[in-house]
Parts: sequence; C-alpha cells; structure tokens
Amino acid sequence: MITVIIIAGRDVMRYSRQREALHNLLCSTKTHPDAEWLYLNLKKSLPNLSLGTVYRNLKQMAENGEILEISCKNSTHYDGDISRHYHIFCENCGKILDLPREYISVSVEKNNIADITGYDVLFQGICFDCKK
Amino acid sequence: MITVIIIAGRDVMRYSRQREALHNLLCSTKTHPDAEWLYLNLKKSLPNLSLGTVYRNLKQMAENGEILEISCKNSTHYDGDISRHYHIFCENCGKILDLPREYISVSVEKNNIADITGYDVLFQGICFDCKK
DNA sequence: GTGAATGCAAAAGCTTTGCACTCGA
DNA sequence: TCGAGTGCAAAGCTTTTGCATTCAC
Repeated sequence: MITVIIIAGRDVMRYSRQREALHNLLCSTKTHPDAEWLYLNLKKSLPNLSLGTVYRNLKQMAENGEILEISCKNSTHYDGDISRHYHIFCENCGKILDLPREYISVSVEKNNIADITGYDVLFQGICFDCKK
Repeated sequence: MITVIIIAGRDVMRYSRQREALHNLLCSTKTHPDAEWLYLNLKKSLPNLSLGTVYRNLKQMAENGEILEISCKNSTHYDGDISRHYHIFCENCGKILDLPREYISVSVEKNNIADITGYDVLFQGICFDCKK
C-alpha cells in the first residue's frame, strides 16, 4: 500500500536578498508601483537585479497573500499594505491612491450565483492634487 | 476678434459594419469576452475582420461609455451591459459572472482624498457550476 | 470627393520561461 | 552538498500603430 500525503499550502521558501528588498520597498511606498518601477528603484542597491526576478517574486508574494495585486488599465500594480482598504484611480494623472476603509461600506447578500470569498473595489475619480 | 467654439464630447463617428457587429455580439452574450474571443466569433460573419479593428472599436466604445471594460488578471474583458451591476471572477474556472445590483450595497462617504466619479467592484469566489 | 474606418503587418509593451550559475540552509 | 532562487535573454501574449486601401456620407 502506498500512502501519499499532500500537504497544502505554500512551498518552502528560502530567504532571498532580492525578495526581501522588494517587500521592504513595497511596504515603504504608498504609490502602488508596477514591476518596472520596483525594478528600476531596486537596481540602485542591487545592480545585478533582473526584471524576471522581480516578476517571479511579486507573483509568489501575491499568491502567498503577502502583498496585493491591483489590476488596472493594462498593467498590474502592487501594494505592500494588505490591510482591508480600497483604491482610487485618478483619471487625470493616473495615480493610484488609498481610500481608507472608514469611507466605504460594502455589504454583500447571500446569492445563488457564487460563493464570494473576497472583493476589491476600485474607484475612479479626480485626486485632490489634480483638483487644485 | 476671433471666437473659438470648442464643442466637447465625442468626435463624429461614422457607421461601420464592424463596430455594429461588435456591439451586437457584446450585447447578446453574458460571458464578458475579451478581444480575442470577439474577433474569432465575428470572423464567421466578417471573414476579413482584423484584430486591430476589434481593439480600436472596443477602446472607442468604452471611451464613449457604450460598453464596459473589466480589468482582470492580465487581460481586459468587455461587457455590453452598461447598467449598474457587479462582477464575480470565479477563481476556479476563470469565468466572469454578473452579480446583480440587488445583492450588493456600496456607500461612499465624502472624503478629502479625491472626487469619486465612479467605482467598480470585482468579487472573487467560486461559481455555482464549480461548486457542484 | 473626402477623410473616417479598415485590414494587414510590424512594433511595442508587459509578463513568463528555459537554462546555466549562484547562494542559502 | 543540493536545489531554490537568480540573471540573462529569448519567447509569448496582449495591445497599439503606421500605412495603403476601402467605404460611409
């Protein structure tokens, strides 16, 4: 008899300087950058960094729930803040801003279409900087 | 004295068989297709149709508010139903389903971050078909 | 007739992937 | 040591664009 034990959950992950730097940078900025921006900014401290590594790690961290992915017009942005909050896409300058939870209330009733496991609200608007 | 009158709004648009077919197809399906699907399905009745034309018209119609754009993981989907409703992305099969307005309530309070002009809620979940 | 829209194909993003090498445990 | 993670470059997708041609008005 053969017993196969499948252990669910993420694979063992080794420490990597690149992934740590990526996570640190993402947590220290509020600009919701894309992969390209992260790559260019990390190049300063990690000159050998490659874009493939950035994408690989972002994908991995997003799957593990360590960071958030924000799907926006034709490109993906990332957020190191995984607390429940929402985003506003400024139609004028393209920036993505945080909209804290207290401004919004969302309630979902039971339905027979799907079991809802989560949701994301992306607002459109004109940010305070652009209004001026 | 020179008077310049700027007329806001969309440019004059000529009728085009391709655009009409695209809009008809989009309004007659509930599957929230992407450009590729629309292209392949219209090829049957418009054999000379090109993918560039599909993209050009989708972009144009979305800008005019005639159709909706749904930004999803790494590709854009479209919806011919522009009435206020929400979407569920099934994490199992990848389908996008409609979630009628009555199941959801969203309220946004005044804030000093941005003037909010609209929003989109994308739910994640497991659809009824996949649950079975 | 005029120029908006098309078809085609090339180019331009963005993202993933194969492979040899490096480095963490 | 050994295999997960990296760097590099090529490939894969999706989307845009330039240009000659077609077609709506």
